[in-house]
Amino acid sequence: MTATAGTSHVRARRREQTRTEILAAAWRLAERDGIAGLSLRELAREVGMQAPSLYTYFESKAAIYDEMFAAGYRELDAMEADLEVDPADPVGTLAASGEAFIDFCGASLARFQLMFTRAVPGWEPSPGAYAVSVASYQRSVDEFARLGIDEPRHIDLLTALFAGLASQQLANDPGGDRWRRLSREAAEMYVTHVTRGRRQR
Amino acid sequence: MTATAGTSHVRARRREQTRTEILAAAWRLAERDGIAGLSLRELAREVGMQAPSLYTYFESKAAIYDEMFAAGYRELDAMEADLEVDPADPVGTLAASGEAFIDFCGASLARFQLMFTRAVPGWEPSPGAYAVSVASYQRSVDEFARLGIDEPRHIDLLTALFAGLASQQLANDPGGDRWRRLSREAAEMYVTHVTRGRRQR
DNA sequence: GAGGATTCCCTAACAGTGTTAAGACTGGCA
DNA sequence: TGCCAGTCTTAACACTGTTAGGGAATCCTC
Repeated sequence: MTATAGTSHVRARRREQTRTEILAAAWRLAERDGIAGLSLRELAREVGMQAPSLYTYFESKAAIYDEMFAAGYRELDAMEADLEVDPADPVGTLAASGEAFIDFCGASLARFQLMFTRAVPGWEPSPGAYAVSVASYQRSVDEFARLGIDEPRHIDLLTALFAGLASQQLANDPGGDRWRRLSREAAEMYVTHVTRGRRQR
Repeated sequence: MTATAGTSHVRARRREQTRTEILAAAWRLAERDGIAGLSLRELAREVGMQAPSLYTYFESKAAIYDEMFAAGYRELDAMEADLEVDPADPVGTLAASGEAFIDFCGASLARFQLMFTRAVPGWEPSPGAYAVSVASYQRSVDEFARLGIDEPRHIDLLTALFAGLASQQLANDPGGDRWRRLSREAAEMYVTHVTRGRRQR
């Protein structure tokens, strides 16, 4: 029981498969009804079972949200890993990052709500899921450092700027680009500010 | 029935009084449990009645949220009316506005959630309540114009900046000032940007 | 003051929610 | 082959917003 490397590979595989199937259905429903509108009975129906059966795969509804939350940050991380960072062109790099971030948010309202807004009453990420988001944040900080942005208050200012653009875009012009198109201008403004009074090498 | 100016002033007064009492209790509970955690049965208990009785005063739970939403924007408007706008000192004016806005948000998490985040699943402000928020926004735009900020995209950039600071502050450092203290710096950055290349009179 | 209408508030109930308990069935393993 | 862990079920609990219907108090009109 404690010694074997894992109980029954066949069983474990099947189990994992069902878990991912449930999560896929959860994303689909969350996209349709909003992240907080997710219903376990409907989710169960979607995968052909009764609501209590979901509890063999997830400890609770919160655990499902946890898994989705962590997956969201893994996707964000993967997206950012594809971005090119050019230390010689901080404005262009930040502008592209901003647009990519806003696109990422706009691609899935449910994911945005789960990751960045407190749209699920009574739920907050577990320590494990939260750690994934912290790691993703740390990765961003490291990339900002490559652009010469390393002062904590400058990083906070940048996250506020991008968070503001994204949240305004999602809340007030979903699907449009009223704030997205300000990314470049915002990047210029920001870079001019943080490099102010700094001697070029 | 149709002709009289209003059925019984006494009745109307009492009714209005009970309504405000219910709303006060609603704010209290929303502050404690989060805006989405508001329960009608608990709200009714708080004012000494049964849940269905609330429906004599409000058409639905959504109507209660509507009333609270509009009240929030009226308070925001009143707060902004007290701010001094100095066209000669746009940085100082904007920095003070930003701090005041963040303080306003921080003073009531429930109010912040209701006004600026989609924290209540399935609810959105009615046209009437929404109109109050638009009027408040318009007032801000008018005051920005007095500072020489009139280009729509500059206004959008400013709202994003302040919204970002406030949301980061509330989400990641509630009760602290990690982002609040960046208000002045953000204002300088912003004003420098929008007045860039502009001849002083 | 009496009659009538309106307002207020109640209980009972409905359909929905997440979750737990208890039991039946079954497929993989010794 | 026998067993048992794993899977899935139904029934139920406490909660949610909301509606229906009825009783009682209150105010307005005559």
